Amino acid sequence: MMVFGPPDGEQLAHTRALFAQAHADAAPDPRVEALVVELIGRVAGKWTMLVLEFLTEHGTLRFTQLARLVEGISQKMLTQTLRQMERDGLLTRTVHPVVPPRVEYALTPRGLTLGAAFCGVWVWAAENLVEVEAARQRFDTKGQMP
Amino acid sequence: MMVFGPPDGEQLAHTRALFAQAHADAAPDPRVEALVVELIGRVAGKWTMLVLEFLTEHGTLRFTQLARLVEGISQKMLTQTLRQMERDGLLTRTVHPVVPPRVEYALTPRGLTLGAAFCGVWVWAAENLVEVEAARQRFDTKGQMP
DNA sequence: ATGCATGCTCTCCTTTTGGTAAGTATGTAT
DNA sequence: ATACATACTTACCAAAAGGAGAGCATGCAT
Repeated sequence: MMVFGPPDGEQLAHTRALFAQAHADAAPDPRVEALVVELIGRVAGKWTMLVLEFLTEHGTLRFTQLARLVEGISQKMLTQTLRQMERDGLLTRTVHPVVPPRVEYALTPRGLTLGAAFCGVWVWAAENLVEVEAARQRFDTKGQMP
Repeated sequence: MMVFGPPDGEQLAHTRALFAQAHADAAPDPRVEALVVELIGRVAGKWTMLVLEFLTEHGTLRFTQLARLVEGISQKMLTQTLRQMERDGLLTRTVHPVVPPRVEYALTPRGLTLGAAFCGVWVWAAENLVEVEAARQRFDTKGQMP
């Protein structure tokens, strides 16, 4: 699926206008900038995004279920990730006072919309994966023979 | 501006459907997942996003111009950020063989669309900034008095 | 000869990040 | 009495990120 062709002026201008508009609307506030950077940084940690993904798919999950799904994550990182997301109001943490303890996590509406907001990036990556990899190869090989 | 109300089932289902659809379309490939994580991680480094921003706004910029605009960045980080973006085909680097050297950077169409893809996150942050900060305060203050 | 401007690169050092492994609390099962 | 399960927390350590500052190549101006 070709989303954009050659550096066509019209397409470019359109994309630029979209971007500039969003910035004009939303970005004069440095606090927004800070939140975006911090938030993206968090989501980028690879764990947050995976948690977001699994909770979106499954609805509600327990600590150990998440630990199994997000394979490779340590308990420490899972706890940390979940706490941060809870603090930001992205998910709810429900402790059932039983033994052994049972804690359930579920996204809030705000968590769901954040997941949706990252869809654009997902789609971009899927659409551009091949081209990016090709670009990297070109970049890495050229310059090796003088 | 209220974008979503209480945990209304319909809204939730809709958002979830959007997210799940995008994932069904784009995410079965682990390479996509890896690229998304890596890419978001990069953009999150706060420098990449700023460079993306300024180049979107200004079109073409020289090294020193970028260094001035992206205040706080070190030469090392600016160079590194620009090289990575060039490698990924997000921007072009044009060296003019004059003295003193003159190097110009401009986004490729792919760089522009990536910027556009991050708009969703940007908008989300602007819309949810107040609520997220409130949620953090609530989280931080509760639990301090037993 | 000296200095300056640009766009880097390289080294050193500090901060941050993240993993491993162990410990904790609690009640139930054996 | 002992072991176990769950959901953490804490201490320690290694790796990675990132900032400061110096060095470098080049040619023109003084």
